[in-house]
Amino acid sequence: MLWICKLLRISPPMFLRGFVSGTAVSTVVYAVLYASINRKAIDTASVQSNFEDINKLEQGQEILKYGFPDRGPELMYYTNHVLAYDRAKRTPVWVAEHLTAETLKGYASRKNEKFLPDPRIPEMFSAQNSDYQGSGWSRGHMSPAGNHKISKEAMKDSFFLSNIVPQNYENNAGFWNRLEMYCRDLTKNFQSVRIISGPLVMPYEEEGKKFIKYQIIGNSEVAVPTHLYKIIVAERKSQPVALGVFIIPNEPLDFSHHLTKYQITLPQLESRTGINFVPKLDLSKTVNLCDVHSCQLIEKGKFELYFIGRKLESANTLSRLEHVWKELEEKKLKPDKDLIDLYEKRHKEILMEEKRK
DNA sequence: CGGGGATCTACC
DNA sequence: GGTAGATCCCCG
Repeated sequence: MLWICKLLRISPPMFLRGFVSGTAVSTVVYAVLYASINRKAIDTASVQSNFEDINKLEQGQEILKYGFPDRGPELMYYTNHVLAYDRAKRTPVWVAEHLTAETLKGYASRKNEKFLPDPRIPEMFSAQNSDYQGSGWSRGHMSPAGNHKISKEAMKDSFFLSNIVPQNYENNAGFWNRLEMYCRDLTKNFQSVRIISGPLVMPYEEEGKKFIKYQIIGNSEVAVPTHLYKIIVAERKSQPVALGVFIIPNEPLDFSHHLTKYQITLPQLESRTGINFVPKLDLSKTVNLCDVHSCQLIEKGKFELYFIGRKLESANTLSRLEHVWKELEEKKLKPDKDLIDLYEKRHKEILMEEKRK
């Protein structure tokens, strides 16, 4: 490998970086590397073609005398997720994570975290909190905070803006939130759930012509996606791998919309994004996730009961507690025993605290 | 669970 | 006098 590096006038780490960059140059480099390792095994024809490649390489080095155009690292690794970053859009390209019943356990809380610019991304390519503030768009996790309760480090990493895209408020708190809950719920039925999520800009048609248009927000001009995608790869013993791919509009979606409505094939998404998301997965050996699992998001009543419970837990005053409790009447929801117990428990706790004062 | 904003304080 | 961080409040 060293002689190749010498030829390229680069250091070995640089070589490896170029090697994974997926450019035409690296393909040529790979051919040369392959030849160097298997020198004795190759025939005359391939040797000649490799000499041609070397000539191209040398010419390429002269063309690129002042260095390879650098799009930054292909992959960025964090405590509990991996992503590819788009320096032009100031958002991730994709964010990958691996959920199991075990990794979803823990008590790290989002309430202790703040959104922060990712220190690993040069400032000129990074989003800032100020870009989002007052933009009309919320900061939407691609790998959600709720998947990072396992440790404070994992939770903190998920709040870097490298994991965030501008997302419609209602979508983020509603449909997308329910989709994330569904993904976590899958770990009850599958040993392993792998997810890749990211932003997408879909074309629209006008006067018979197709266009792609997206808003940019803040001084950093962060790209607002028209859609978000989610790829779900779920495994369980002795069964084919289950695959589900979805493209969700970045807009309010109420409970009348079903998840299956947004399902597409993996090649459709790969064609649009230019990314082979799971190149080692044999699609012919997979089954449709929605054929082997419900693909039903949590229903309205259960969903509202769930976050009323969360609000009861975080209520600090009796008036706040009563106010949250009244939501049940307004929304004609019937609390189960656990919720009633929670209410009474919080009621006692708040009374005790007020007595102390 | 998913996200906000207002206010106060410390500080330069 | 303006800003950063903490605290408490709020919403779907």
